[in-house]
Amino acid sequence: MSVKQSYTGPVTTQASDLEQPGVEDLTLADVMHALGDRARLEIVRSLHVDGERQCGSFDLGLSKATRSHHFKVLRESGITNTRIEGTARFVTLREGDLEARFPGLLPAILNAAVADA
Amino acid sequence: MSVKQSYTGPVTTQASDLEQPGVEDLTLADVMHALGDRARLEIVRSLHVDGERQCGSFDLGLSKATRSHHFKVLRESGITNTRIEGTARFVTLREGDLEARFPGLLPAILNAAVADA
DNA sequence: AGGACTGTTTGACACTCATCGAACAATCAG
DNA sequence: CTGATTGTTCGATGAGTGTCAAACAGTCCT
Repeated sequence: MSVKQSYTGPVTTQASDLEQPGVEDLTLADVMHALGDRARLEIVRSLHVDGERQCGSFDLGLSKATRSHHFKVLRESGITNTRIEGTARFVTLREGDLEARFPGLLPAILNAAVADA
Repeated sequence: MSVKQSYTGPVTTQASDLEQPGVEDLTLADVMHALGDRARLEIVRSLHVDGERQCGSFDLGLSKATRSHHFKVLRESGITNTRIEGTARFVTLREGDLEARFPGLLPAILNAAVADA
């Protein structure tokens, strides 16, 4: 129902977050579906290791249009948060929200992602 | 690579297993993809609770053709085992195999399935 | 042999998805 | 203002998906 509005603090340039589902709206099927793709799984794995990253910093062998698509799927399924800063987009894993909604799920998936490699 | 061939013991009627991927061939993306569907998620949840069940015993509000399709997806992704006995098909979760390949993943998903309900 | 029962396969349909190039939008540096 | 940079959106395309009814295939029972 709700749309998150996290305060990112005062910045010189305009900064805000892209729309994303509230914690209570996350569904398991949506999350699983979003993660049923190699590229998105790789993005999530990287985000866990590196923390916040700029969208363009991912080299997945895909066009920027396709990359943008994957980031949108991840955000709309509630897995990631996207912060806008200038022309750049910074993506983070919503680890806390996911843990609150589905305790232990993300850690298990991240662990499996290692075993999968 | 390998195709599992679990021994189901001597029976009066012919009994065998449908083909399924070997443990080492399971991929995280395939598993996640198979679980990115409400009907299949419900099947998996039920299998965990009830143990082995006959395919026809599931009432998901779907035609038998569609049900058959979902069981096929689950089997081919390595999540379930299907045992043939007469005209019936008995399905089980490959909990041991999944645990060996992706430790902790299935329990976390099953737990999340409860939180999702 | 003939039915009854369980499940698969086939063919069809509408819909979704991953992918790309190209056009567009917004911001920043000169 | 002009470019350059970063990403999104649009339109297209080919592949895949969930769904069903109908036909088919085994197996069991009488």
